[in-house]
Amino acid sequence: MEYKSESEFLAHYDKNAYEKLSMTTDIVIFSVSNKKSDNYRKLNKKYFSVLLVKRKNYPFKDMWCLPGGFLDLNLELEENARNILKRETNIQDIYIEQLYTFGGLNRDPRLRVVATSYMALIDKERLNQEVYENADWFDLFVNEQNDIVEISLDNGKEKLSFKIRKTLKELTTDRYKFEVIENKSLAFDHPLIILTGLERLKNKIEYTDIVFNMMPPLFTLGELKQVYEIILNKKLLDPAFRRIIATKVEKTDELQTGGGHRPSVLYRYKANANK
Amino acid sequence: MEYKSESEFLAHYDKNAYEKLSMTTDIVIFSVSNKKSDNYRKLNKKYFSVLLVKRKNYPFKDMWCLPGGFLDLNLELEENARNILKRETNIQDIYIEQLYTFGGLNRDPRLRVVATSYMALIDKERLNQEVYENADWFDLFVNEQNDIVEISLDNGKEKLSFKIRKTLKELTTDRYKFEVIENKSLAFDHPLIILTGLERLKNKIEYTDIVFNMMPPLFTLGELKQVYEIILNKKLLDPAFRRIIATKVEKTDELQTGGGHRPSVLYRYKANANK
DNA sequence: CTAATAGTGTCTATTAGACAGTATGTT
DNA sequence: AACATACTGTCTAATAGACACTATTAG
Repeated sequence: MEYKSESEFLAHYDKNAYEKLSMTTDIVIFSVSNKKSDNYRKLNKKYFSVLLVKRKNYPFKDMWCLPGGFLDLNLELEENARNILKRETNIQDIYIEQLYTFGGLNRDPRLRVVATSYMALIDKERLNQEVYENADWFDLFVNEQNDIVEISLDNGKEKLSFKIRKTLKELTTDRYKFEVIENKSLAFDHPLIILTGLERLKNKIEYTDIVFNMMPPLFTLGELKQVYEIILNKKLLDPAFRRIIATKVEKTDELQTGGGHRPSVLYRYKANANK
Repeated sequence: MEYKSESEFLAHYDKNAYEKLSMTTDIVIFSVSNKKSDNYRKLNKKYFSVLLVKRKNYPFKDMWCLPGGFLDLNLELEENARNILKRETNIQDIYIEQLYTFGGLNRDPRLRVVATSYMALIDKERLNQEVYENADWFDLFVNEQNDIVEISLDNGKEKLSFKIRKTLKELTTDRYKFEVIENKSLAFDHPLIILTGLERLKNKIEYTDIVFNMMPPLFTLGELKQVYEIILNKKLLDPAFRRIIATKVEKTDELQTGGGHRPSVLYRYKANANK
């Protein structure tokens, strides 16, 4: 059939001309948790923290997974992600960015589902509401040896873990290929999403200011350094660290005392410093 | 209804429980084109090159767009992208990586469509088959002033162009926000996909080896430098450039002569050099 | 006083930027 | 010879890594 105009074509368009499928959005939220130190002199130890949700229904009933859900066709992808986060965990108004779209044929045992994943960042101490009871924060530990990344999760009651092989590719396709080689803990392909988020964060901390989404309004440089070290998964030297973040923060008049050592100046984030 | 097991649940699952939608895949392919120089001494001038397809049907009938098409539900996303490329342009077996997933509510006038975009790279001189006649290579020029990026396309017969505002975001959402502010030439939101690809390539040239997907098997360092300059959109100095690529290439015994100047050593890509 | 962190100075190694100089084939 | 590019040497500036030193407080 020949149409004379775009509007005529649209009026006759059969919206079921092509096969349809379901889409979901899964969100990996990272934060930092404090563990009170037993020694009054020592800094509180900080841990990487990720929010998981316990599945109430099949498939993967009673397993932990990332907050996620089907795409509401009236919403933009990012809006949808924010909606799901609010609905499943009670968290809202936070930093969020798109990670990657996973479309493996059998990622969902029910039907073909394509999932667009998002990464969210938050300082969980700043949350003014409690997270719903089906959700829980897990401390996250990364152990990388050669090409195997082992990630362990611990919420104080349960321990989860999985292993992923991370292969560097030279010329073909994306830079790394991720392959889950062990996972009895997490539903779907969510281990991949967590690792994708960790890598993204590790890269972006170097050339953006997104870390400050994980910091309280006022913080010491010691605390900020701890967060850098968690994300980069390595120790930093003080002078180098201070040079790097010098343009991104500004001093306040306030000091943090009470630590059994020299008090620390409290800093705040200074936007737009880097040209 | 209560299920006793995952398999029982799956046997009864209603695959239409959630609203469904269509997905498409759009591919932006970059290459480099040579323009024979009029002066026998001078190097051939190189241009950034992108492959567009002329739409035969509504919507956007007779406009140029990126090769793209609906998702075949039996294919992985990347496979689907490769299939479409082959079908629409006759190009196959090339580097491809996922860019970003666009899900704006009105990006397609027909119906809600979510598009996962891919970037592909090729040395088009190496193609052994002709591109289909509805497809054509356009030279691409980028003109960036303050926060406005103007991109012009030229296939020798038609000139297209569009402008995008690129806003740096500090703490909220992704690093840059792209906003099309002028486009009479390209269908759908394809200007956004092209710019996303250009930015990705510009970033990745620094920490990966993907440029070599755009190079012939043997090349001179002068040619490689030209390609770097096109992608980075700035002039490079020779010693600095040679230091940067030193570990990625290796000399061959062959020379390129005939240029009215000192012959140039031909190099080839050396994989796995960077640790 | 002591343990622990806060914060600075400085030396060195590495990398990036700039420029000048030498080399060589084609017309 | 002269033009245009190929290629190298070297100086300088900027940045990153390392280490040592001083400062300060709760107990």
